[in-house]
Amino acid sequence: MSDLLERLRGRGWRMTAQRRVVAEVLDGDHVHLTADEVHARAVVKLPEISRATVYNTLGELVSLGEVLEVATDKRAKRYDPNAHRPHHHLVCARCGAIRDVHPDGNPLADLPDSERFGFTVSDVEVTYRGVCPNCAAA
Amino acid sequence: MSDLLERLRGRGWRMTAQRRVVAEVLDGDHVHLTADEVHARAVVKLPEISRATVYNTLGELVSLGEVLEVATDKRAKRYDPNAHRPHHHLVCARCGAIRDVHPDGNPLADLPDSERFGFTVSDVEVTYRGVCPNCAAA
DNA sequence: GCTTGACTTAGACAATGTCTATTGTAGGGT
DNA sequence: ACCCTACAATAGACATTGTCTAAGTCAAGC
Ligand SMILES: [Mn+2]
Ligand SMILES: [Mn+2]
Ligand SMILES: [Zn+2]
Ligand SMILES: [Zn+2]
Repeated sequence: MSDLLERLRGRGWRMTAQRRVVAEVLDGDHVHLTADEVHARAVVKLPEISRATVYNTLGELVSLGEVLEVATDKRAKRYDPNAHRPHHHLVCARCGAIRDVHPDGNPLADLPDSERFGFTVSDVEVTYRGVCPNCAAA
Repeated sequence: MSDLLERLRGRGWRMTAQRRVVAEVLDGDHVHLTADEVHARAVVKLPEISRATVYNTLGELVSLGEVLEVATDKRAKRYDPNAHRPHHHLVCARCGAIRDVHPDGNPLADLPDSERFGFTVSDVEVTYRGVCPNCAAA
């Protein structure tokens, strides 16, 4: 996601130290942080960054389609910078570990017209739950 | 779910007015309420019921497998009394309307071993998102 | 009808998310 | 290089969702 900042600048984004730091924290494709986890990591690089700015910036990145909100956690939303390659998630019910997964098939195609109730269906979110090898050993 | 109360009594549950009211609110298979929505409806029938009791009772029903927690809403958990027939959910991105759906195929079988990373996978939650006919018309 | 341990309650507390008034600044214009 | 100004960041209040505790209440067995 090194070119993210360039893309955003091209879209008219004003570039600030705070936005750069949030983008740096989200760098790497296998990260699924809550907003407050993003804030905690951002504060290390830029101590005066506020919670409100982190929430605002994440919301903007979601609107722009650069970051996805996922509901794997039943408490806080998680923010996923891997927005360009469709994938789903595998979550450990004990420790909360999250892995990206790429199942076979297309779940959208598995929903017949008779089960769509007139909705225009555009997206599907799949969350597999289980126990990770670490937690199984313990 | 008219026999739910009988099943619970058989499992040693002490029967109280509060628990009866929560069960009544959850009656009907196409309901997906948040805890505070359950509380709001329960208060109509039993004005002195407390939030804590509603949260406690819902948690117990989930532990007993009589009600499912679903994460279709990215804010509050929703409680689904349709725990006996496996199904998934179709959610309107505009108004939040939720429908039960029964897709073809088994998403668990679509996750190959190579994508399981040593997890013992036991469950899958699928949420389709789109726009309902009402919202599309408006 | 008692007794008793499970249940309920009010409200404090915690975690997550939103909003506003004020202050600061990125970036274009000169 | 310096100014402007619209946009962005900040602190902190507030809202929503969920958890916990201490004290009072009651369902169910005797
Ligand atoms: Mn992901
Ligand atoms: Mn359902
Ligand atoms: Zn684990
Ligand atoms: Zn709708």
